[in-house]
Amino acid sequence: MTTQKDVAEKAGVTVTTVSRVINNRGYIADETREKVYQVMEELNYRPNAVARSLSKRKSDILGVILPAVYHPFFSSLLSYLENYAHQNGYKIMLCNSQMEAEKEKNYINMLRAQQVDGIFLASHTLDIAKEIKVDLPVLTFDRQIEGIPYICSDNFKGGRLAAEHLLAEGAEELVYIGGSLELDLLSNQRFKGFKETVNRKGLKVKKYQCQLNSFDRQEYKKLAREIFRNKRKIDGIFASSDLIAAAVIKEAENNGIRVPDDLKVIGYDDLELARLFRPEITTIRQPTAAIARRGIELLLKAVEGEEVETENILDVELIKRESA
Amino acid sequence: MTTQKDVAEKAGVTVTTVSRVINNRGYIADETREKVYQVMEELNYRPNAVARSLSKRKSDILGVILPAVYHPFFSSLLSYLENYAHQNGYKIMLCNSQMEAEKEKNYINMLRAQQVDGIFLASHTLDIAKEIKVDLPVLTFDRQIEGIPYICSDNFKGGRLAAEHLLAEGAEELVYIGGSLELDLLSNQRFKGFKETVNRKGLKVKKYQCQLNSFDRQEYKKLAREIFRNKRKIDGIFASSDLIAAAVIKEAENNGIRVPDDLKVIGYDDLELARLFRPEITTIRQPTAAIARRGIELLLKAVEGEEVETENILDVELIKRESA
DNA sequence: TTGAAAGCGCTAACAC
DNA sequence: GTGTTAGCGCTTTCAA
Repeated sequence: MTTQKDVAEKAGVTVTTVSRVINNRGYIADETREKVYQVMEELNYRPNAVARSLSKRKSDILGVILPAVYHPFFSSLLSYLENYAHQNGYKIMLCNSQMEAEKEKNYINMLRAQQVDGIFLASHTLDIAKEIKVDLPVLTFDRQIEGIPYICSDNFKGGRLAAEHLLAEGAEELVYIGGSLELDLLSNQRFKGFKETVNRKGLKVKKYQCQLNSFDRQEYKKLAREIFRNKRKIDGIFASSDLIAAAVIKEAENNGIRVPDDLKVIGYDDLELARLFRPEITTIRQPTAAIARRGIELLLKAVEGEEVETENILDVELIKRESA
Repeated sequence: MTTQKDVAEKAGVTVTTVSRVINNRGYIADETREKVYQVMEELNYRPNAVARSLSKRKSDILGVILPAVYHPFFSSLLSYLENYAHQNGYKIMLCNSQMEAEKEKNYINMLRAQQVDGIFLASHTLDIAKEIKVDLPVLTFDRQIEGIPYICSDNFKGGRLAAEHLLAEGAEELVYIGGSLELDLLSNQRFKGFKETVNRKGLKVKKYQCQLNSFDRQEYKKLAREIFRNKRKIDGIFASSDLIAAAVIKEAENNGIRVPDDLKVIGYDDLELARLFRPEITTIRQPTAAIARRGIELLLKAVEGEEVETENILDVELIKRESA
């Protein structure tokens, strides 16, 4: 491994000088600078980021904790997060908590030990609040924790838009199907916005929830089955993700129920995939790229010690396609 | 920030002792150990991983370079990689190359600077070979580079199985649709295996390739359109991914072609999603979890200085569902 | 414009 | 069993 010292010796200067040209700090003679560059090139030298981190007490690494990397929404979000982080000279350390509280807790400690400069936390476990008392910048996604800034899409509005659309299309027997409402995720506001809007029309909403901590096709399918086992003729469904919507639509058609003729279905997220299904899924678009960009922006602001807005709610919109 | 020194002082010992209890190395009096643990607890102390890495010249970090994190195959692979790495006490630094050669090259250098212990590289750029001359363990996925071990699914067999199945189902006008064959990816063997098997029956294969560096629904759609614009009545399609298969099926049905009655379609990967589509996609299952597990295993072997098998080809199987 | 030297927090001989 | 000490490779005063 070639070090600054090797470069220094070969260039006939000291490590101080080499460090200076690398960081472009202080006065250096052009000649010296050239020489040093040249030697670095010759030796194929790369500064040791670990040593640098230790010395500067800054790692230029951001931790990202996600509940399920394989879920298309989160992998899309992750892709954007990585992208914006990279644009700002930061690296990503990835943690896939798989919705296990213990794992999540360990990850937080691990990231702390790793001296990451900040953490983007999409937590899906119950008692995260007390674990998160760390001394470094944290931004949560879809979750509100005392004293920690958060970012999310306007879940409430999303629910409202979905309701308004289904009602406008004449649906009257309405169902909400989504993840467990026990976790105090902000995405539960989707249900709230939906329900309130529907209730205001004097109608009711029947709700179906997944098991706690599940992002699972089997689970979606099971739930969809339940819905159609019901006697009552459902004509409008709001699913809290496009994947759930797809599973519901599939199950409906298996039961001879035509979408959108007999039943209207609206999803959430607007995954790239939403347009690969037939019918194409009408959905509430979550501004994934903007969430990531803003998220990184906020985190980096916090890293630099600036004050950061606590509440960051990004707008959503209804994307009308074929399923509703 | 609380350091070993703080712990040592409060516990009335030296840093050596603290280090010893942390690493559980050498003789320590039970009493001392207890005391140290207790103080660490009180001070909520976490060893600084950066300092440790510098000292031990080992980071316990693995770099993962992927062409497109948002693609369901890669996000699934990533999820497993993270999982197995974590099980082995390693962390993941994520790089999303987006198929840009320059970015990939920078990432390799970055990971080197970061002192990662090994790199899992799924490269999708043309001239990676000469950039990859690094002194640390590398494992490539779906790509064979002189002197570097690689892992992949049995792409050739996958192509053969797809062909055999389509032929057995009576298809005669066959099409292959997939990513660009210009990149020397091992996944091109899918085409080779398919073509050879079909040719052996005296039949021909028409091939459609995506643009270089594209994992894109629009692109898939465009290609699918081309296929059906053709006069000849196609009756069997092998798509190099389930996503492409889904796009093709959708386009077919838009053209009044029924799948599987008029046209049989086989995908590749066996994404979880393959079963959310209607018809459910018949596909070649790539053993994603096994690839990740084996991949991490190989990489860690290499990290420990052991010799590693160069060629690691994992078996595939045909999953018969509805589309063929 | 450059160098000497201390220090970042931890590990690991070696000594006692 | 425990402490002393010399690094790991880099940054950063301070001095020259």
